Amino acid sequence: MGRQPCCDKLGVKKGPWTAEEDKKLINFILTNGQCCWRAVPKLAGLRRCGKSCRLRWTNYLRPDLKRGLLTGSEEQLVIDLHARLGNRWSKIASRLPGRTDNEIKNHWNTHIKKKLLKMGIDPVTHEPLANKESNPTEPSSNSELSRETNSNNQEQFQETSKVIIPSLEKKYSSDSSTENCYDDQLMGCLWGDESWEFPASGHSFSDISLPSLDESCAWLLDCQDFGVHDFGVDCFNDVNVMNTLNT
DNA sequence: AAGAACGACAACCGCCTTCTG
DNA sequence: TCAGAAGGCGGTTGTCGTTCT
Repeated sequence: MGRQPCCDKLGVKKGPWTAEEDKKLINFILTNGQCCWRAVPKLAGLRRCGKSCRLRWTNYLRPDLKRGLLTGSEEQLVIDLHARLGNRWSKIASRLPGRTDNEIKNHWNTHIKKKLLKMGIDPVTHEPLANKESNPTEPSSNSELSRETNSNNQEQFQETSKVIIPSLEKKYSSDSSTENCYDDQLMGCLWGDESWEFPASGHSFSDISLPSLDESCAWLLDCQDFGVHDFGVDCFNDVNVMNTLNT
């Protein structure tokens, strides 16, 4: 025999969450923690499906979420991870502390996709588009100029991408002599430091050889289970969170 | 000023995997 | 071992705010 259904579909409210509902859910989870989502609506006094509660919590109410648009470095990280992982938004999100898969997916569809198309890059394959398709929004009255522009943009994109990924790759490298140094640097990168150099070690990204795409994918796919806890931002039990939420 | 079109994002849907009895 | 529910994930839709005509 299996489990009980997650919710009897009848009498379950749908649509946008109200402030009152949010408050109930926050209070319940901060008091009781994330346990069985099926039981949450009943215990919290909500007429919602457990699944809906989980989504609302993970995508919007979690206290460790960052709000607002993705930063430039976050955006570049998303682009690079997408090039390697494809539409595996949860895996991509696990590498951006405080960001959700839904948020990244939305940002990709509304912002990054268009940006890449403008740069002449296919957002699906991350390969340069054919010249004809490279800039569909603009008539190609000057094909020579547009080709040059696309080429420059692609180079710029590729260069930026190179800057971001090695720091992550080094984190999981087996070379223990440099591991700690890169760990610290990674955290700096992820938390929005402008500098991408390694002052402590004297290394810079240009010193680091890029592994092949296959090698990179291997470690990315092997390390699939990172969450906010792995980035040291697990503030779920922090008393201050309550204060923040109450303001 | 009003309606249409568009953009952004929250939320839902349905499928797949994992887990439980 | 297996049936079926829970949880997780990615794709899609709905809603609301903004801009354009």
